[in-house]
Amino acid sequence: MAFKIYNTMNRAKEELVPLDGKHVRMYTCGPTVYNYAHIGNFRAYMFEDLLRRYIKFCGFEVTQVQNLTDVDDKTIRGSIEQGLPLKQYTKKYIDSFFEDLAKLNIEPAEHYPAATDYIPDMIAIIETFFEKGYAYQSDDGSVYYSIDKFAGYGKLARLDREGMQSGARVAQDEYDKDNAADFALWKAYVPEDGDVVWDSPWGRGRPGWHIECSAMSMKLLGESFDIHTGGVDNIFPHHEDEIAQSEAATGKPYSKYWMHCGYLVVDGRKMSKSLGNFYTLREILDMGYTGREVRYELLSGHYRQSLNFAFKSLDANRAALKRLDEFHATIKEAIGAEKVADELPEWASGTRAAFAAAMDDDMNISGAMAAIFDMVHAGNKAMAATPLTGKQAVAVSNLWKELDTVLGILEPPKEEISADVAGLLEARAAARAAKDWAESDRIRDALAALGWTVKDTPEGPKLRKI
RNA sequence: GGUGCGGUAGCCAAGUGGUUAGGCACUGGAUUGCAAAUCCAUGAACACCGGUUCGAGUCCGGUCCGCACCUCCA
Repeated sequence: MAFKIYNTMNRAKEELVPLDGKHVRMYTCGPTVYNYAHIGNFRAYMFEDLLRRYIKFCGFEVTQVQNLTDVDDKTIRGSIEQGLPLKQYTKKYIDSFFEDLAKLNIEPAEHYPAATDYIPDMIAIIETFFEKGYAYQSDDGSVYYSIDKFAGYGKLARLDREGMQSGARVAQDEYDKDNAADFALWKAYVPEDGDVVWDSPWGRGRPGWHIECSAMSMKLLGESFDIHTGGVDNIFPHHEDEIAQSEAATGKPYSKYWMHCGYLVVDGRKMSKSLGNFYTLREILDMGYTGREVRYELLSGHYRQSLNFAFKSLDANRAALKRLDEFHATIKEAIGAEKVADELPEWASGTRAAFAAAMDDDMNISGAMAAIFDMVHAGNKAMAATPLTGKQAVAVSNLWKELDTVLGILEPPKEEISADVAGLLEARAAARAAKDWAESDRIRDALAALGWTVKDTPEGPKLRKI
C-alpha cells in the first residue's frame, strides 16, 4: 500500500514519493501572532499534525517548518496600540500558541522561524528579482512583483487571468502598480509603522506578506521540497505568489505537493476573526472541555471537507472517548503484570491494515476511526465470552499505542487514585458487604463529587474517571 | 462574471455500480441491591427530475439550495 495525498496543484490524489529518499520536508503556514489563534486556525494545524504523524507512521522521516508571521499590519497596529516593541508584543501570542499546541497534543515542528529573523534573506531574494526583471519600484518606494513576467502565474489556483474580476477587496487606488494583481514584495515605510522598519537597497520599509514564506522555506528546507500546506483560503493569493517568487528566484520547482484543508464553520459560516464568530481554544477549555475532546472534534472530519463546529459535537465526543477509554482500561486489566506480547486475538488482527488502508487514501480519518471502533466492538463482545490472555492483551495494547502515534487521542490521560478516593472505595466495599445500600450509595455520590464513577463487577469494584 | 467544494437517517460523518460503514442519541432485553459499563436485539438515508445499466448514494445530463476564494484570512 502507498500513501496517497490530494495534490491541489494537479487536482488529483498522488502517491507521496519524497524528493529525497525516505525524508519528507514540509512547510506549513503558521499563525499571524497578533491575537490568540481561534480553533478554526487550529483545524489547519491539526490537519498538519495528522499529516506529519501519518507520514512517520508510513516509515518516513519528517522535517517540518512552521512559520510565525510576526510582522504585518495587524501586529504593527497591535504593538503600537499597546505601546510595546513589536517583538515583545508578539511574544505573548507566540507563547500562547505553543501552549495551545501542547493542549491539543500537536507534535512540535522541527523549526518555527519568525519572519523578523529572516529579513536579510527576503532582501536577498528581492534583489535577484531586480536582476532578473521580476520586480519594480513604484513612486512611493514600494517594490512589487510583476506577475506578467512569470509565465506560470495562476497554475495553482487555476486562475483565468482574462476572466478575473477585480474583487471588491482590491483597493481602488492601486494606481502605481503595473497590474492590479501585482503584489508587494516590500512596503515603503509609512508613519503608521512606527519604529517597525528595516533598511534595504531600495529604501526603508518592511517586507510584504508572501516573501517571508519563500525565504524561510527555501532557507530551511532547500529550494525544492516535498509538501506545502495551508487552508484553502491560502491557495490564492498567498501560495500562488509564493510559487511565483520562489520559482522565479531559483528557476527550480518549488513544492512538489500542495495540500489544503477546508474550513471550520459555525452555523454554516466560515469561522473567522473578521466575522466575529470564533472561539479561542482557551475559551472552550474554560467551559470545561478538554484539549483531548477538542482534538477529537478537529480530527473527526476529512481534512478537505469543511467541519462544522458545535458544542453538541464536543459532548458526543466525550461519550465516544469514554467508550475508547473503557476498552483501554479493560485491556490494561487483562495485561496484569505480563510484559511479553503474543499474537493479536482474531478480532484485532485486521485492524492495523484497515486503519492504514483508510489513511493511505488521502487520510480518510472516518474510515480509520471506523476500523478502531469495529475492533472495540468485536473485542468487547469476544472478551465478554472469553477473557484475553495477558500476552494477547499486551499485543492489543501495543497496537493501540501504535495507532495512537497517528491519532493522539487513544491513550487516556494518566489518572492517579488519591488516598482519599482509595479510602472511600474501601469503605464502600465494607458497606456493600454489610448490605448497607444507603451508605454504599452515599459513598458512591461522594466519589462522583470527586470525579470518579465506581462500577461493581464480579471481580470487585472498579474506578473510572468521569 | 471566473474558480472550487458541498446537499447521506434525530445529529455528526464515510462510501472504490452489487454484500451492515462508523460515532453520538433513541428503543427493548440480559446483567446489577440500584446504578455504571458491557453484551444481545431493533429501527432509520442517500436534495429534486430525467437518462445509462440486470442493478445507481456512486456514472451521465439538467434543476434547486448552501458555502468558499477572486490581494486581511488556516
